[in-house]
Amino acid sequence: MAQAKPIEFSLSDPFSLSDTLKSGQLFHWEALELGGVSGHAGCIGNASPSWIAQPEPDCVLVYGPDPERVLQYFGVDQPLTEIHASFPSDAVLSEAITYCPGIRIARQPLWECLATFITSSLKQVAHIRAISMTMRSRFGNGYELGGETFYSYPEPEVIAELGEDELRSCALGYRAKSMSLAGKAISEGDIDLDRIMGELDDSLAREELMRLHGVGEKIANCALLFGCGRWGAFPIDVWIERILRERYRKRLKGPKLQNWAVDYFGPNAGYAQQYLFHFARKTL
DNA sequence: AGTCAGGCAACGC
DNA sequence: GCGTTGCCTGAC
Repeated sequence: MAQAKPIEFSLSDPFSLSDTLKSGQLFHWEALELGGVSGHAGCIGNASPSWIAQPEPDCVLVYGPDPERVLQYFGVDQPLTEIHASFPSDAVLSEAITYCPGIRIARQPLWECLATFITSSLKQVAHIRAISMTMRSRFGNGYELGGETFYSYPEPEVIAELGEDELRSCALGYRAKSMSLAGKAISEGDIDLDRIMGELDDSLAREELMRLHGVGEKIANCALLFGCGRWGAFPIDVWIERILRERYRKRLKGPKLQNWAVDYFGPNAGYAQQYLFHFARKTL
């Protein structure tokens, strides 16, 4: 392989690679030093590995088969000022943004995003990560970079061919059934991810995703937000529920809380959710 | 040893 | 519709 030559980009808006990596949306990026610079490497879809580093707050270094895609993946190109301007003015959200102003919503390939969140139910971040790495190294494609091997997420066709037992052996537990059915439904064309991505509005796309076994409102919203760039999608997990209860004094539950949040936080509710989520996890 | 964790489906009402 | 319960697994 030719010597890796990272490309440098300078930034104007706040961006934090480390906060974005730690914000519960990405689970497979690994620390890797390249050309003497500490960064993180991982596969985006089936392509050979990408690498990104942020040696200074206003500068990122990127290496990979498609450097522009890496910037897009990490949301470096997003119009942050505009997004923030769409938020309601409130003290809690302001505090959360001040706490972690550089978090971005990634643009992951939909399938690996959806599959990863199917494995996430009743799991902590460390374990979601462990499952993702096991799935990748056992069933994905391996590529060398900087002396290490990095793996793509296995395609639906590959998952569909695996037995449920084989999936269980990746510590998926009862989620193995959901994973297997999702692989089958998508590879057989019963669920069309391209259509969900490009043709259906948020509400129809959510319904379509929820036809999958093991995909409820929360996981569907994660797939929409992190895999389809639908920033209006507002996943409610225990942390968001906690901060809405404790800091916003909302005692609503389920669909009522969901409706309140989408209505209150507006067209980029999901983006606001990401700040609140990180803030809640670190401070509550 | 028991509890708990970043949900969901199936069932009862 | 709303509330309850079982579910794999690993960390504490």
